[in-house]
Amino acid sequence: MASTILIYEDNTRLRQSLELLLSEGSGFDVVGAFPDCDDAEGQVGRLQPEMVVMDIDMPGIGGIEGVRVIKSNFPEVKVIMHTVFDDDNRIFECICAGADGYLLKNTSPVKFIQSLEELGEGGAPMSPFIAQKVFQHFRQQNIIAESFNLTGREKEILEHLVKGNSYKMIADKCAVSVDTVKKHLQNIYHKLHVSCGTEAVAKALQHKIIRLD
Amino acid sequence: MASTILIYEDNTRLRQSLELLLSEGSGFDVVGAFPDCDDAEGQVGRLQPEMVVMDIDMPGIGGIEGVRVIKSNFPEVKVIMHTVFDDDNRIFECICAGADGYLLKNTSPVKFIQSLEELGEGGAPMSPFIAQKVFQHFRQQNIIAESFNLTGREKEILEHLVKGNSYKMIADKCAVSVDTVKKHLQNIYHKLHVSCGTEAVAKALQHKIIRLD
DNA sequence: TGATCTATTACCCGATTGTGTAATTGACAG
DNA sequence: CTGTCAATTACACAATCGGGTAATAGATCA
Repeated sequence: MASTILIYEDNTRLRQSLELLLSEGSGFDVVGAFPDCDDAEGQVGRLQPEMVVMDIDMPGIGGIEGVRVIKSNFPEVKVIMHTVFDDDNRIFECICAGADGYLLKNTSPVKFIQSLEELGEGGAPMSPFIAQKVFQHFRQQNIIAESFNLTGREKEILEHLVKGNSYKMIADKCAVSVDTVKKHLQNIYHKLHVSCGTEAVAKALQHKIIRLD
Repeated sequence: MASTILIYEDNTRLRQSLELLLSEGSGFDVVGAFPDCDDAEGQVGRLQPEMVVMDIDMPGIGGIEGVRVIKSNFPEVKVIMHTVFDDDNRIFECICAGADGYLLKNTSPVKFIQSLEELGEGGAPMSPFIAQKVFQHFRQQNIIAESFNLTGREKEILEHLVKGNSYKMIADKCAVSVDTVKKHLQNIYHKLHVSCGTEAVAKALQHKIIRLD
């Protein structure tokens, strides 16, 4: 039986092309196609599609908000992004908004159909380029600290700082004088090329010099 | 021209099946197939494959270490995992170790070939189930946030703080007085249940209230 | 319309932070 | 054995931070 599909795409010709592609015995049934998703909640509720194809750049609330709306009201509906945007921010925002897949608009009709089938089977189809970005992002989250040549003691003190301790508290925990802590932190700031504690904390966490669990 | 492939798979029958699948006019050329990857560095160096198919559960150093070794010595060689394991830890460890793709062993021969082609084109092919896990993980990494009820202005000011600005600098950037900034931060500290700027920065980054690129 | 929330400014005051300079000790390398 | 480096302490001084208190204005909500 054919899977029901709802399309959001503001470009009229492309929208019609998609409708055509998903008509004739493709195994899909387009139950609606709109140029914007300002009433996504109503439309999805009324038309009960199993999947939604969602453009990003549309007049009105735009596709990312669209996904969010649909997913928060109908979590079981599969939403796949279909867009020209391939920048990291947009990709990750969509995924976090609840998108189940991400296809670039240069995807061939054959691949497009395959992807929708995969979507129906519970997969998370994405264009090769997107998949690569996702993997990259994963790795970046876990690179080993770029060594700023901090000494053991310096790392120890920085860690206390990151955990919210004042100079005095650090001094106590390390059993040294406040002046020593002050000196160490001064050296640390130089090594990290920062000028204050907050910046140092940000850099330490960003570069995973210190990790919080 | 055929892409050169190296296979690591300890199950003899499966290894031979893969060799067979990738032989006859498939567009691939198997330049080696071994039951373990203890000498991956030497073998990859000698055989110069473009891609490596890597099992995980093998005698000796195992596939995950294998990927790490190959990727750190030959970053340009594409490595795709081929395994029965579908647990989160194993998946993410492989990705972080540098794997370029991840296929489960229930993948059909057709999909397997397609995936290797996609791998050659710079993609990151993965089984639907894996893709879904990856997306899920992404979302989990990025939920938490909201619960602190920071107002828009507060988030804005917190962001400046995280980026290393002093009260005075923030005041300038936001075009308000230092006292206003001070007041906002005071409120922010209360909402985040922290007592100083460094702690607030740590919490903001930890809970992804603010994200640094 | 009155209550609440957000954003804003102001002032006081003590505590903390950050810089500079200087000196001592022990460890380790050349 | 001499120089370098990590770790340590000390002191002085300026700047910044953080708390408390209070007040105004606009927006939103009930």
